[in-house]
Amino acid sequence: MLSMEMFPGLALGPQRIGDCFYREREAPVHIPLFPPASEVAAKALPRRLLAPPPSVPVSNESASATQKDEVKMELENSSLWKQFSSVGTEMIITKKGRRMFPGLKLKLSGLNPSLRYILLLDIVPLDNSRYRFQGGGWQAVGAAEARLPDRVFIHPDSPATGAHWQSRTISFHYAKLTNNTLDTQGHIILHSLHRYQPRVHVIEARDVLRWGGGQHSFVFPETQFITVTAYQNSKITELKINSNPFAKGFREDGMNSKRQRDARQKRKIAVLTETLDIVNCDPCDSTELLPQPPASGADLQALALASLPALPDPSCGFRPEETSYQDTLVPEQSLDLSQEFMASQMSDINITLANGIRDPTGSEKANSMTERSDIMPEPSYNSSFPAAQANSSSFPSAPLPQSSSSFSSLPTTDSSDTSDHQPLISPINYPSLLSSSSTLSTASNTPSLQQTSFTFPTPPPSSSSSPQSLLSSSSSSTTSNNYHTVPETISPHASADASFHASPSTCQSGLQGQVSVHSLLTQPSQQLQAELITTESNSTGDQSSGAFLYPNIVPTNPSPALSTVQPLPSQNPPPALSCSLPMHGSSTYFAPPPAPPQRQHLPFSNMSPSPGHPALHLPNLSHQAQAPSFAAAAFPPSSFTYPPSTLPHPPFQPSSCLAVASSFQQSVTPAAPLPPAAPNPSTSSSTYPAVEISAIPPFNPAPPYHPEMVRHHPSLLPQLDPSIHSSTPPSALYPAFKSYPLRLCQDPHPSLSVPFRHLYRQQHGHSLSQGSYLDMSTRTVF
DNA sequence: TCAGCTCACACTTTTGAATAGC
DNA sequence: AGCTATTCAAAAGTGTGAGCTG
Repeated sequence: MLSMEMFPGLALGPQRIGDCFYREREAPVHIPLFPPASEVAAKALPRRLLAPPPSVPVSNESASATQKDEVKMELENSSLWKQFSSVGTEMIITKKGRRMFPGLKLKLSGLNPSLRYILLLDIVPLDNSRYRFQGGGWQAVGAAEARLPDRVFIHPDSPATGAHWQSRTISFHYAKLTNNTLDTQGHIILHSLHRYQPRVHVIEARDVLRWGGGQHSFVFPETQFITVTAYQNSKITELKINSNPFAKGFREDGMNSKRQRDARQKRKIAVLTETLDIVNCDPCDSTELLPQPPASGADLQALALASLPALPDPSCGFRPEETSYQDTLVPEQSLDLSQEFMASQMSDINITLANGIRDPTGSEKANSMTERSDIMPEPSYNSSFPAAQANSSSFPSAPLPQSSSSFSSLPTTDSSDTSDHQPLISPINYPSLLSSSSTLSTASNTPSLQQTSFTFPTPPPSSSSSPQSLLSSSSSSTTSNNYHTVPETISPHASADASFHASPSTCQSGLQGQVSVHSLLTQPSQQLQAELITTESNSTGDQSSGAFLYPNIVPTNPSPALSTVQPLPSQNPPPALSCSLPMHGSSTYFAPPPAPPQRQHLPFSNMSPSPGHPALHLPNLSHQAQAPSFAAAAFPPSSFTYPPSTLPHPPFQPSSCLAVASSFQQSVTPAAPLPPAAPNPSTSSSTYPAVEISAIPPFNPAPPYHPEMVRHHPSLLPQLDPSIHSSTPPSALYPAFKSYPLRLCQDPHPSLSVPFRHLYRQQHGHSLSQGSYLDMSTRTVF
């Protein structure tokens, strides 16, 4: 949940609305970021930001509002999530970043096909507790650690048209979790042994400049998890191995199964033993003990070679690799000479002899497992969260509506108290996750968003199954040209660098280090816009699981960041560190994460190094000239610090989750009437229009989990993370980080000229592949 | 002493380039 | 010459277990 102060840009006045609106034919206008007066103007931002976004009644408001209200999101792999949730989902976090598994696979509907949207993922703490796996279950053992700056993962395809988002499954599997508080790769930073709840936010690109309307947040209770550095619950491990294709090797029939590993270990020991014997004795003597297995497996050779400094002369007949097959050779092995062990040995040998040819049976099983990875058998899953709670093995689940797999809207109300709670036992209320634009003023209430960075994961080539890159999304033929990285846009932050780095191919200018966030907000270039809008035909249409829609949830973190970036009308070159989010459609300054070369035709235009000004820049090229005053207000001084938005985490209370339809504020879009919302493709009962309100059944462990439709009522919105709230958070909870509005990831070496920063980053291992991100926190990420 | 974290390891899938064939 | 399919190697994603740290 982002506080308003963090997203100054979002609070843009109505006058700006028109500018933000997408205009196909409008010529691109590049306005330098960070006009001289930007700092002065920025000083004025905080107040504006704090103020609720102006509700702008617009002529077409009703129409668009209706459209937005119908935005629906489904969690396609909810069955898999529920399986994990029933046990107590654990997510590994590592220093280098670990993907989430299961991943969030979503299906969106109800979007306006011609409008551009940004999809964000953030992960917020569910409570203020730290957990420990004891007695087969998760128990709160203490207070949570100081809250980390929130980072938001921006879907690589963002911004993309509604048609694009609705035509395929949206996957956030590129998002990575890390426990490295100094992470520079843009990964989402989490604390180990804490409970978190992922949230997905859908934001109209134009709304970035005018935050407060058209945002929808979705929370799927079954996706909550506890972060760990090593799996605690063996059931989770088993589920992961059976579900994740990458862990196939650890399955029973896999080459990395415990059986196989034991076998390898034994072989290794045998080899070492033999080696020692050889070294200490006559090598040829050892051959007497060794049977002569016909062929040596490559793996055995590798083992032998690795373990042995020098192999004995083959002439003597000694074959280290062969020794592995002789269990009897090693005294310890005798203990493991069970049939199982022998079987494993034999399988290992067979595999080796086959030269990599897999057992057909095994392959089929593996394949089947792989295929099942995304679709876990529903039958197995019974009790969703309630069961989990009841189940000692699972961590206390936040109050999940049994029937519904959906989200809760963000709470606009302040949670008064951060009282300690025992998450394990106490039922949790799901605060309303969404806040309408009107609620933005109270954004401070949403602690989770206070400090948010935007992460641009490495965009994989989009595919039907996976989100496609923006470029590709717009149209197959014109994908490459649709978006341009703006030279001015630079991610100040080193981490941002990685994320926003345009890969060499993408950034012809060579300003890889510079990230353009504005692309998210930008509209396609005039030339390409038509194409972008028109194409998006592919629809993958599986809608497997019912998702709970919490429309109008205001992504707290994301919005601020976006808002913070605002175009400045000045001609001066933008500071090297700032990220601009050009609003102009002509050239989207979207810096896609590393994309296939063919797609990466994103020239940085007008790159000019300038004193880094750590701020996001979302220049609306067309708009900047029009609303200079606006821009001025948009750029707060980099030094500007927002009051800590972190709030004490109120204890979760058992409650029914109620979804509140946030008041949708339609931004004024005089320039172009919005096309009617595309018919909602999804007919699944699980999806629900945002507007309607329904009470979420209280969390009840007993009944089986059934996704149900949840509707939002503002008054009923539970706060997902009550602990994070408006009032001043306990200093102990979040002392460390202040929220800075526009600051992006701190560039490690701001002194370096923009063109050379990428070199520095590369030298320091900031891989572009990891994607770029924006760090809204004040901290230096590097 | 121990819980938690880091790292290397082996295995797997994914991805992109190179090559062959049409 | 252009397109598609196949092959190969490299990169990246997994859980495991040993070792380290506080």
